[in-house]
Amino acid sequence: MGRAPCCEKMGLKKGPWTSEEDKVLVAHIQRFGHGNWRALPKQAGLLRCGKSCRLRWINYLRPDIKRGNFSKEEEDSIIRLHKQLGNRWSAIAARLPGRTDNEIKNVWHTHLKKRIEPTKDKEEAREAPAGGSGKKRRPAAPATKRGAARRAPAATNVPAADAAPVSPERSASSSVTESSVTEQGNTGTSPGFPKEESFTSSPDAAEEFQFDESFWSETLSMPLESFDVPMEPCDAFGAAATSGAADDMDYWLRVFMESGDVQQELPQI
DNA sequence: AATACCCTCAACCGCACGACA
DNA sequence: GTGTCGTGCGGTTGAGGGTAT
Repeated sequence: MGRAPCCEKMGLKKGPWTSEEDKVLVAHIQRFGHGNWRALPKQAGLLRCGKSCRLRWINYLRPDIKRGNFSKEEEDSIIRLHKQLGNRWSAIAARLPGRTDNEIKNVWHTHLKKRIEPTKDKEEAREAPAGGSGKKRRPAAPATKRGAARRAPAATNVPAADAAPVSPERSASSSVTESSVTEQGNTGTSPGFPKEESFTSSPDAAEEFQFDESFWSETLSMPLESFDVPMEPCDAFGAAATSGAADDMDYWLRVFMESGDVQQELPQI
């Protein structure tokens, strides 16, 4: 069932987000929530497709995102969870509050994979020796069958027949958005701008951080009247995040605990 | 100092799923 | 029952910064 592209490409901007766009998006979501990503860019006056807005929000602008380097504990958790869950980054992210699937995926491919598979990597490197000039793409991650290891049907626990890396956990893929979005008050770190390095504190970093803070205060203090879109104000983080999704998480948490796979690995949820 | 190479990460792409008409 | 829509997910790409030569 081929779906039309998520957006009519004409006229829509692609590529890196500007701070202006970030402000607009954040302000809009803070005021009106994101009930409909597809309609959001139009309502907010952004020349982006809804998908792009969603990604930007989830991976970068959400106030509860923890930025900065991964701690040793986090890295260890990722390794353990990856062992259990495979490339199910969203499920892994759900266990690491404040971290996004994209971020975890990046960390895995850039650091952790090498750490746990040094020999394998060497072999691959030998098979495909420097292979070329200039920028080289790293070898692709082992392809998992699309969809096969993906979300389970809601409230079912039927393991798929294929050889997905894990079976019982597959249904745990509460999205990052659902799982962590409730921590609205936790706006300690700031989105949309260079990460502050948690282990370095250069003056430059401090400067960036200052800017971040002002970004948020500025954004959050924007008057509602500056939006002429007649929408119902609502919780910027969506009502679902406060009740239904939390219940889901509890349910799946119980399932995992009972499955015996994920016991010590759940420091918090 | 200049250049080439490497690494990181934000963003894009395409597919699959659930909801709904 | 079927098709479409909206969303979520994992894989992949490429710009840009960092490092080595």
